[in-house]
Amino acid sequence: MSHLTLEDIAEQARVSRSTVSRVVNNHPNVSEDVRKRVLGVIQNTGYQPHAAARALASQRSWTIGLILPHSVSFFFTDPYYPHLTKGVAQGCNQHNYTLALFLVDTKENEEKIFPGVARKGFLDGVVVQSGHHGDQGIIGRMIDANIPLVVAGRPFRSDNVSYIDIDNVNSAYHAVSHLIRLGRKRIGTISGPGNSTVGIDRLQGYRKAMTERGLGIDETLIAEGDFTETGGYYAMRKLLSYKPDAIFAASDVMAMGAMRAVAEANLNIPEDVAFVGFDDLPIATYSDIQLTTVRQPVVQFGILAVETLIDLIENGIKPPRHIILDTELIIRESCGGSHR
Amino acid sequence: MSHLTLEDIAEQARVSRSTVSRVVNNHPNVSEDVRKRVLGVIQNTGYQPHAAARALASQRSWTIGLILPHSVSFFFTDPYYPHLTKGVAQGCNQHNYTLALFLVDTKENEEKIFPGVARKGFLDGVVVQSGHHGDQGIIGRMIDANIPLVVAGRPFRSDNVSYIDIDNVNSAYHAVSHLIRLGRKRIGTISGPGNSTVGIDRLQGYRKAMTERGLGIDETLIAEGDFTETGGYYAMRKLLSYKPDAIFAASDVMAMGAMRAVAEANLNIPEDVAFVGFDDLPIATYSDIQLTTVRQPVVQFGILAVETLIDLIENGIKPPRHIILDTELIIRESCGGSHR
DNA sequence: CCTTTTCTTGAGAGCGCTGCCAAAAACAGG
DNA sequence: CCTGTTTTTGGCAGCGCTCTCAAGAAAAGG
Repeated sequence: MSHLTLEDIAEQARVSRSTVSRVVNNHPNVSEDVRKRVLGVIQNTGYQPHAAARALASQRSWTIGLILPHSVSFFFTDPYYPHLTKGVAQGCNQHNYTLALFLVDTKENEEKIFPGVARKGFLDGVVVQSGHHGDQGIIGRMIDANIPLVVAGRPFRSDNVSYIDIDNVNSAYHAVSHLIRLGRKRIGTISGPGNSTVGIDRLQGYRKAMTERGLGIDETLIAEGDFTETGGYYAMRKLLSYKPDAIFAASDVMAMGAMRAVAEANLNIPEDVAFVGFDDLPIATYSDIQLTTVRQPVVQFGILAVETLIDLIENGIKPPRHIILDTELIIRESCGGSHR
Repeated sequence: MSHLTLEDIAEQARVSRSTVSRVVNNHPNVSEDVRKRVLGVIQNTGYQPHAAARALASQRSWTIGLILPHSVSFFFTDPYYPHLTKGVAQGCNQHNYTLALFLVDTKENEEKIFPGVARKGFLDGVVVQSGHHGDQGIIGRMIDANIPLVVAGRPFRSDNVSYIDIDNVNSAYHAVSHLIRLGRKRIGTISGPGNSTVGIDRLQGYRKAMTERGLGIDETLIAEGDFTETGGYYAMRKLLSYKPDAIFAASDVMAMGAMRAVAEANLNIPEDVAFVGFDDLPIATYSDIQLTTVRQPVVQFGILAVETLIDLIENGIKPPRHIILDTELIIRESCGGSHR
């Protein structure tokens, strides 16, 4: 029972090891009789091919790595990452790959993790979440090591790398435009960190909308958050003294924090301050006032990242691919108007 | 550059393959001279041992699987699981194991995933999140397949399995007792699903406190939730008609939903309805009223699960281990009193 | 200085599977 | 019935590493 090998199956089915291998791997050119006989033996012995042996012989491990760098150690705080992970896991399942997860918890471990990821014969390819300046290092080393790679989120140096992203600038632009159309004048924003592409891009979208639509930029209405609830809360406290009548937050979680600060100041949402968030994760509907927000297809995003990667692994796509997914503005209560 | 093998290193260092292997694996009985020379060559060739080859030869893969069954991913919205995952990942990192994550997204895939997990030579051991009736199947098969296993959360049939858990009954008991001491009379509860051990145990703790402290059980004050925010919301809507003056919710997320329902009914927290939750995940502090809740050490939990598993793998511990971690009641605003 | 013990090194047999190549069998065509 | 073609099958050489065994070198003891 313990430790069946190809050889054992071959013997029981009265064929050679090669033939069993063919059956297991669904190769053509095996007669129906033999195939059935072998399958039968496999069935009632409960034979499982040895993963390591197979990987060694075929030079394919059928496992994909997902790397979440230190900069996203908010893994637990921002539901974005669990959702992404879910998508990647789903993509792997669908295509019979296994997912190896690398959560880098401290800065030091970021160095330590690379050899583990890069070691030959272990991963067929890697999805790395990026968008932060500090992540360039690991991405660069990945490329140098010639490991098939797809980056989730536009990386800082995006040449020569396949990535998948949404159009953050335009999404933010539309969100802010919506607030403008609703007649808000003093629209502030809680941006993401300045060293992240999402942070930069969404802020740029905000600026673009404010400028193009003639409201102009008031720098006191811009506060930087860190994608945490607490960060949103304190950013809002700062903003409050400049009397904004609307806020575009670069993530739902920060919007939550900001709304908490507003409630604490005894102001009403959306009458006194209107809100638009970003992500449309379940948390957007957890507060008393349902959050209007930009929906991005996070799970889909993860699935697509995997599928792109698999394509890259199996067909060795040459020119780096850049995939941009669409977003959608979901109108709820917090913006105070359904006019589109 | 591409595809260095032990043999190559051996040649360059003018020793045998065996010696290089010894150096790589830190075996004793290698002279300092040779060790340094070999290390030098490895250093400046950037040699990485081939993971699959090593796994095949040593029958150890140095990877651990984390399985989150369907019953779990259904409410993947609960931040509990990301936290657990983080803990497990951290534990793996610390001990130089790799984490393979299996998120079972649909009921059908639960069947499909087993062969992938059980295939020989792939995983050294497995942590499976459990506590639901439906998970018995996969756990049973794991045991039958003789795969080293640690269950996170007491499984239904707990004999013969190592698991790690908290004392749910007592934790709930203390939480409810706190509300009673604060003078609440009509204390209701939003429980977890009746087919989960956590759901059952926390409800039992509630019943115990209510009975022992002389308030008795009013079945109309018990509503079953599903560990989602929406579930908590609807459970509370039901409960509201029976005028509870306090609620013990079996998770923070459900408490969030319930508090939203209370706000919608224009009642005040904690004056009209006091709240105690369970988990103390960051979300407990996201609402306007900070949530009093039972803190369980989720990340620690994950780390310990891995460490127990590794012990099992490396030393083959015979009698199943049962580890119970402590919890702590964190007093905030929502219970309306700091008296302990 | 020779024998015994201990330390260091190399040789070689696998680990279980894949995939090429050639042999055998089955099938066609004349 | 023989030759040529195609399909099915088996043989076998690896994939890169570990680990046991034994040989050789160094250290210790008499």
